[in-house]
Amino acid sequence: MIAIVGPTASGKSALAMRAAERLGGEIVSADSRQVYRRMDIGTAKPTIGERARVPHHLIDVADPGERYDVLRYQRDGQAALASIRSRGHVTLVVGGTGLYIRALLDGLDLASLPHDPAVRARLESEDPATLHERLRAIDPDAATRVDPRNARRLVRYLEVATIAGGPVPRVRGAPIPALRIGLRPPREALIAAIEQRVRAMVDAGVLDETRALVARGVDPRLPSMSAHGYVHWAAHLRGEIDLETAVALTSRDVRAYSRRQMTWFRRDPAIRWFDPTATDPLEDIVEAAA
RNA sequence: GGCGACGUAGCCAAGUGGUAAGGCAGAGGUCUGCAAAACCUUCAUCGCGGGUUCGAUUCCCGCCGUCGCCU
Repeated sequence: MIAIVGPTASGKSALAMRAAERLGGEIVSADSRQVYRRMDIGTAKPTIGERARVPHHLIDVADPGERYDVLRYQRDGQAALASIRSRGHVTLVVGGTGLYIRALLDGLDLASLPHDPAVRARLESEDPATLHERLRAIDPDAATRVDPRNARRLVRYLEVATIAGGPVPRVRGAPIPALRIGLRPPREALIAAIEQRVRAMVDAGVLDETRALVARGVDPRLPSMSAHGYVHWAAHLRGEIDLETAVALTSRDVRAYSRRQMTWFRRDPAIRWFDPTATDPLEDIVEAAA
């Protein structure tokens, strides 16, 4: 198994495509927004043609109107891995969503953590200022791991602690052995690539795509609609900002995101890094797969 | 040439006679069911020179620059 990781627009997909075609492999996407249907251009999914040439998994598996999350990703991903293995094909996990990659490859036992929408809803309605205090009372160790002001994370920890009636279990299985390739272009090159990608989205019709999503009445608060750009494209469609501004804001969001992605990948010592503007890791991948 | 206003971090911008809010951008980081999310940290001695003062970014003078109006 091969994993190709890196920030947005670093060239992961293209590399994965070449590797998959060369090896007769299949691609498993680790991207939290490409799972949604009807969000093709804005999430920079592989094209129909590419998907016809190489089997892709975990793309278009959810409706924009529903919530997809790590646990579902982990289950779907493990199923995909198993089916590819049964076919005897090489698996290429490709992505940018650090948590998803970790859930799939590092053996996190997410399913063992309890979940109860009612408990969560109750916690969310409470004063966030008291949440950290309460977590510290139940699980001092977990309390040190969450920022006191991060209400969303606090709620989740408390949700588990409340249901479990004690400290949050911290279970971790064995990582799946895989060659991990990281793509890290020079920052300036990445920034240029990001802007270029955003402009290409406009040319490809993100505005129409956004119009269609808005017309379907997809709730703007859903995770799907937090995919980069859509709020700005929508604002432009409403006449609130001009197109250049929408492009600039979207590029900015993606830039900031790419930095956060890197903090996730940088701390994985198993990743072998390449500057794709200088070196092509394809042969290393082919060799490792052989 | 005259009159007026302004000159605070890369950008926008508040402010005070006692050593400078905030926002954006930038950089670094956290992360076990929303993760393209949520959150944290970090980043200036206030155009230049002189004066008044215990002390000036804040007051006064000059210079430079920008903008506006006038001739």
